[in-house]
Amino acid sequence: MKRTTMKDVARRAGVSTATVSHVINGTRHVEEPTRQAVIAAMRELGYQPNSIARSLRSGETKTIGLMVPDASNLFFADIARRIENIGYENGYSVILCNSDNDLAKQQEYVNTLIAKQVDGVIFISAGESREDLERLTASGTPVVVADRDVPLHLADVVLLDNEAAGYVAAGHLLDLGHERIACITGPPGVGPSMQRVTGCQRAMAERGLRLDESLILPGDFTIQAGLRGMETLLDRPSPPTAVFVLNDMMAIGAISTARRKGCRVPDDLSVIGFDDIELAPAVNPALTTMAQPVQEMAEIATGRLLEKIHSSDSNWENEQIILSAELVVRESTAARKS
Amino acid sequence: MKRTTMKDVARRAGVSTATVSHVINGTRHVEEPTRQAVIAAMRELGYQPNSIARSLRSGETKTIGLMVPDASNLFFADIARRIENIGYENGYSVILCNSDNDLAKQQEYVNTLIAKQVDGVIFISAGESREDLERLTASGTPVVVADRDVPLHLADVVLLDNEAAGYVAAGHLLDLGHERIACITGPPGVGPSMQRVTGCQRAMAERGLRLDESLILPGDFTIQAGLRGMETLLDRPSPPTAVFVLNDMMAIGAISTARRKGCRVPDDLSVIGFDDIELAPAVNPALTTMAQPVQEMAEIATGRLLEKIHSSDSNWENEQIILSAELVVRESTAARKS
DNA sequence: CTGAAAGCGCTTACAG
DNA sequence: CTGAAAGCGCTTACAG
Repeated sequence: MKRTTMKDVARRAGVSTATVSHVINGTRHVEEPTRQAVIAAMRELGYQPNSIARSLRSGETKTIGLMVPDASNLFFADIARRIENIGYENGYSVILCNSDNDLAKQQEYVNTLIAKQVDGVIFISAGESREDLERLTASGTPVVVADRDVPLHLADVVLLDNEAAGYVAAGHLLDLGHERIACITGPPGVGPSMQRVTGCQRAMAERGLRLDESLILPGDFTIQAGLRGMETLLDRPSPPTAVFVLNDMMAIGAISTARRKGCRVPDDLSVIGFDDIELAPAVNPALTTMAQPVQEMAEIATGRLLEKIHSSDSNWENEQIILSAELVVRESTAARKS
Repeated sequence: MKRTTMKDVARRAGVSTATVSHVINGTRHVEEPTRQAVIAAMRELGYQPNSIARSLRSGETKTIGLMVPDASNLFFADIARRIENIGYENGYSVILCNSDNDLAKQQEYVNTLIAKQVDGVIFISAGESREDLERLTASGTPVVVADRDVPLHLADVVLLDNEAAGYVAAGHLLDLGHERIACITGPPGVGPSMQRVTGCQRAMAERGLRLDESLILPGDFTIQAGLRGMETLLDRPSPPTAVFVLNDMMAIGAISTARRKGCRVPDDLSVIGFDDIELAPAVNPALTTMAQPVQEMAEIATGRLLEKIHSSDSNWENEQIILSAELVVRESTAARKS
């Protein structure tokens, strides 16, 4: 079952492979009868072009790489889906690279992406390593960094203003009269997580309050971390009256253990999440959260990447694009009981 | 910034490209000093092999395609993540093809996968079309079909015994004393959805009950469908006392509108879901559901696929592997109030 | 133990 | 308007 090649088609149609190639790609005029003959030959032989060969010759693979830290995190799953969609509309396939928050895996994937000659990559970094991004850009691959900044001016960057978002989230809690506020954070060292906490601290400072260090619990953006974080918090001698959980999955986990321990949300404890995943409005209580503009982020990241891929070259100005999150008030936050 | 090629390395090390190739792949013995020279040259030049060229020559791309009907469905997102993982461990990248339940998109993706010469594909079909699977296998690509059967004996198939699972789910509801049971289903025509309903009908029939046709509401496995389905159900003159929702996302949606309409789950209404997504135990009430063996399904599907890829050839016996779901009782179901 | 050379299936200057 | 031929960067028989 040998695959039929362009040569077979050419022979069948009585033309050269050059002509076949040109009718496929529309790259030069071909007389109508000839064109028809070629098309007929392709159909008869069930010809499917081999894009590996094309890529080797043309230097483009019509494939982009997408590096995400954790594909089971709904936020990343969602962004992946949207990027896949936009890529598809523009004729690009995406290779899904889930680094699993593992720098070694990320590094191997970077090698794979370079070896596979992807036309570009959207890079959401697992850790603080700058090396992977450096290797990628050094190989000449266009990159746009998303969600988590990598402090190198080697690529376009699309980020959320996490500090401002943290400020707004905390402001909401403060407006409700809460003063003893806790945070369940993302993995240590991850920019967005730290910045959200910073924003929270600023909001508190403005009202003469301080974020108690002992109420900053390290998490990792998984449900389990939310479960455990809330467990720890409620075991404290003087638990908080509100908690800012840095993503929705952990928030749902946190609310679940609160309930298990007989602590009612929002009556006894307010919880605000982050991301506004699809399930946020459907859980009980419906989650108050900071909505990320996922679609916008996906569009901008993919759009910039495709532009960069197509921009013949080379004095491309890397830009930093900052998006805003929006407070969505639902049921999981309420005024502090006086 | 021209990429350095094997020729550059060969020149630098004073050997032939054949030798460079053999030290990279370990395909024949090379004297130690020569080997070291080659390795040094590669390092000095920052050489990264071009796997496009390798693929063209060797006929393998070390890439598999994964076709899923809806990447925003948590069940598929989860299975995708696990397949990516197993692929990675075995040296394969995965191209994520989200058909979005759109047969035209699925068809285009099949063409892309053939053109890109993927070594194999795991195929979860969007609709009832057999044509895509036929084209894929006709091109000589190893395929394993998962989750949704495609009635052709062209590929290994890994399925859940959905009929049995539906039977068990309904049995649980019946054991609790429910007799008026509703279903919120998946998209019309999707095998697993229909089979779960059939199982439910069998369980009811065994107890002399009948599944009221008007209580079978068509859904599509999205939260919104769950929201709407429950809305319709509760507006009925005589609503059911229990509902079998064919996936967890819809079940969460359904519970959400029940609550909004003042109907308490499980006191007034029992709800059982399907899948056992990660969030199922964390929502309120914690979801009773049928747990799918996702990891097992991913392992078997990927394992069979890799075997098939490596099996030199050609009298491969396609197998059908049937897995079982397991009832997980949590809080969303309870005995019917007498 | 190693090298020279063919060839994978395309695209694209170069001729005519 | 079309074809002959080079070449993309590898791997792998074939010689020696």
